[in-house]
Amino acid sequence: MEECFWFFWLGRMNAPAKTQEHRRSDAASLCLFCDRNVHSANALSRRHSRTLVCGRCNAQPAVIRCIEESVSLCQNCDWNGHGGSAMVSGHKRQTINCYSGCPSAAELSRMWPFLQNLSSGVESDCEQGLGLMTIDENSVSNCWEPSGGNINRDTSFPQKVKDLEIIDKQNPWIGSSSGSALCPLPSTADPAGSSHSVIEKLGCPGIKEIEFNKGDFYADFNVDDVGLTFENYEELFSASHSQASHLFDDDGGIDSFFDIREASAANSDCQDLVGQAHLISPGEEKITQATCHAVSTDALMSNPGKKADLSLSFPPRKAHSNISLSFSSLTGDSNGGDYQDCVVSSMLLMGEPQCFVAGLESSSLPIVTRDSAVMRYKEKKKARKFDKKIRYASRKAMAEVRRRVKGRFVKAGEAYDYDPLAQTRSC
DNA sequence: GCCGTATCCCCAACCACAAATTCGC
DNA sequence: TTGCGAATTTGTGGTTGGGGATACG
Repeated sequence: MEECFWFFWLGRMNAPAKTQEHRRSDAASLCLFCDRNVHSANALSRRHSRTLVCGRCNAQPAVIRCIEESVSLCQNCDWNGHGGSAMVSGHKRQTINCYSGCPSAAELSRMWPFLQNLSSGVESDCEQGLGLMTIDENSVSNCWEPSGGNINRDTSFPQKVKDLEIIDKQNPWIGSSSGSALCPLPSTADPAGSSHSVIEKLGCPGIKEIEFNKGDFYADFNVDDVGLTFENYEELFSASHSQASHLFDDDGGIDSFFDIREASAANSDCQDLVGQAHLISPGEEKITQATCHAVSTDALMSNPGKKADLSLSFPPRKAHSNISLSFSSLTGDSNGGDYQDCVVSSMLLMGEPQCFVAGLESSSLPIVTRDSAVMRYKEKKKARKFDKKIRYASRKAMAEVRRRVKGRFVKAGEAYDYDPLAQTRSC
């Protein structure tokens, strides 16, 4: 199947938003499975407008379906693809409308006829599916179980989705335009079913057991948009695998690098443990990922402290993964520019398929891409300025005139030893 | 080469409070 | 759905103390 079947959640982009941050953080890319999970949560979320993700840039919401090329395109890609060429400008195209709520597969198919295979019976009852998410004791995966407690995975929603083969083999990852969200649906690109390939366990589209090569894991490790800078890029890139390996091979294994909050399956009931991610250390060379989940990197960008501490933390809610990544050893100041063209950010931002947040997918980063990435990183590092980013000038102004005692702020009216205004010490 | 001490350097923590954000109605 | 007030959280800079790194005898 060539269709990229990711849904772009427009969030409140269509509604008045309090702030720009709100708008940005609401843009997310989700697979069908997570789309249903997220947007069946409450009445408000059901009103979120969603559409397909552009099959070309993988970043913007698709607005046009090119029948000739069987691809969904955003406005920009449509223009680029069809606007400039007389040959292709005559392509038959169809408008793609947004939707909200939790439409059934049949409804989606009616709305988007080109997605014929959706009509194979995806159940439409959101609450039903959501409430019946469960955990397999053996695999620590979540799966959308059928109603009535009658566990029959053959008829479960995820199985249906799997059957649809809706995974885009070329673009297993999608980044939103804001770089805010990713839904790591693993790739099935490896036809030979090698150790890098994705193995589905329970038939849930977002619940795949990923096996990956240890070295590739490190090699392709990429972090998005968190303003990270790496003083020693060998820690990040393959030039020093041995060093990087230390990070993982020490006692904590991968857990020492990835702060993995893993709930015990023992005390799980289906309601509470849905979506717990289970990561196995690289020594076991596989990761079982529960469900894909949208993560807002805006939140990560919002704290430009001196020490970058990336923490992708999924709240322990129903049907959500719960993964935390911590990179406390990675230091360096950042500025806005870093976010954009840091080698580890742009790829995710643009949804390049080879790059993944935790290297969950392996191997396929071409050497050329890798070299260019390293090159960009080096150039970036040379030009980097470690200026502190001030988000609120008004607060800075207030702090600059505030009286202090040994550098600490003191209450107004209390004795102070340093008055920035007077540049004198009172005692 | 090893050990103890001195020095240097880096950085997290601390503080108050206005602004920003969230919450409840 | 919107608006408003209350409650809560966030961010800001100068100084300091602790700890790691380095130098030296």
